[in-house]
Amino acid sequence: MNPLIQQTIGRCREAGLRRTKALEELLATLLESARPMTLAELAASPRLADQCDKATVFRLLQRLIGHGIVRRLGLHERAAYFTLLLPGRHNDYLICTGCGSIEAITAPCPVHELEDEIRAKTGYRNLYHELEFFGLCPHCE
Amino acid sequence: MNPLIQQTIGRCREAGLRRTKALEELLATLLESARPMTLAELAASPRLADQCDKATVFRLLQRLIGHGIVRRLGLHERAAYFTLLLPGRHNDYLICTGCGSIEAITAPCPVHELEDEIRAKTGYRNLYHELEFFGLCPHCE
DNA sequence: GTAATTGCAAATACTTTGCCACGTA
DNA sequence: TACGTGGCAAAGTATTTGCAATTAC
Repeated sequence: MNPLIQQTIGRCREAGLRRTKALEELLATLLESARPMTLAELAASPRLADQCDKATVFRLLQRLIGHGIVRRLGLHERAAYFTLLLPGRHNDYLICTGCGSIEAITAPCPVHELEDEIRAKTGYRNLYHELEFFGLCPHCE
Repeated sequence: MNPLIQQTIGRCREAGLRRTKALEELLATLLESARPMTLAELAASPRLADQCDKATVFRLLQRLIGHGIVRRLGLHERAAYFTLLLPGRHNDYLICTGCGSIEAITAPCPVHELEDEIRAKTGYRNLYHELEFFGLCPHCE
């Protein structure tokens, strides 16, 4: 078995989680996937379908997030966020993981060179990016 | 009235949208907010509450997104994405706006200096970031 | 006058929880 | 044995659509 899985299971054990079939398969699935996955994708993946319920995967993910082993991507837990695109304006954001406050970062964005590089190397068109910083604000601490 | 609103309404008119009260108030709300907002926040905001239905705001946002005047933040339209956090590993992603494919970017991430700067200036703790590039992949074009 | 837009209500989609059975330590 | 974990089903929350009435052009 992949040593990274062993190692990750070890981290889970240290966190107090029990070593179950569902846990092992979930970790293996996430590890084998080179990219973030949705709950539906995970529950439907070969290793987990017929193996365990979607609710189980959901609760496993919750526990793993709580122990810093998995991360949920994106701004907010549920709702979608919309922002106005103004010509010549670009905003990155700083989000508090405690209270959820969002503020725009005015500092120059250091990503444009990498963006040019990606455009050239991959052939993607209409490239743009999103950059968000997350952390606990002084007020929440 | 804020000239930026006038200008943005102009962009909407050029896109073929009708100048309605709801459109004006939505644009003003987004413009006055320094940060991205959810559908619920928008519909409940002073300018829009009692002014128009949530479905109206939703469809306005759709049209504005279609014309590149508004952007919806995040990876996918609906579901949440989860990823394994491996010690010492950091991944940014390249997402196709056409087919939705997601691939990890291995190039060194140029954001860490800015992250240090933010940590120092704002006092946020446990800082981390997410960086995603979006574009149309060669296959979808 | 005509076609885009809106409100209301219903339908979907995704997430989250309750409760009891089960399995790990 | 005891408590974390799992399955099933129901509830909760956010998004999306149908349709008739309204409004901008």
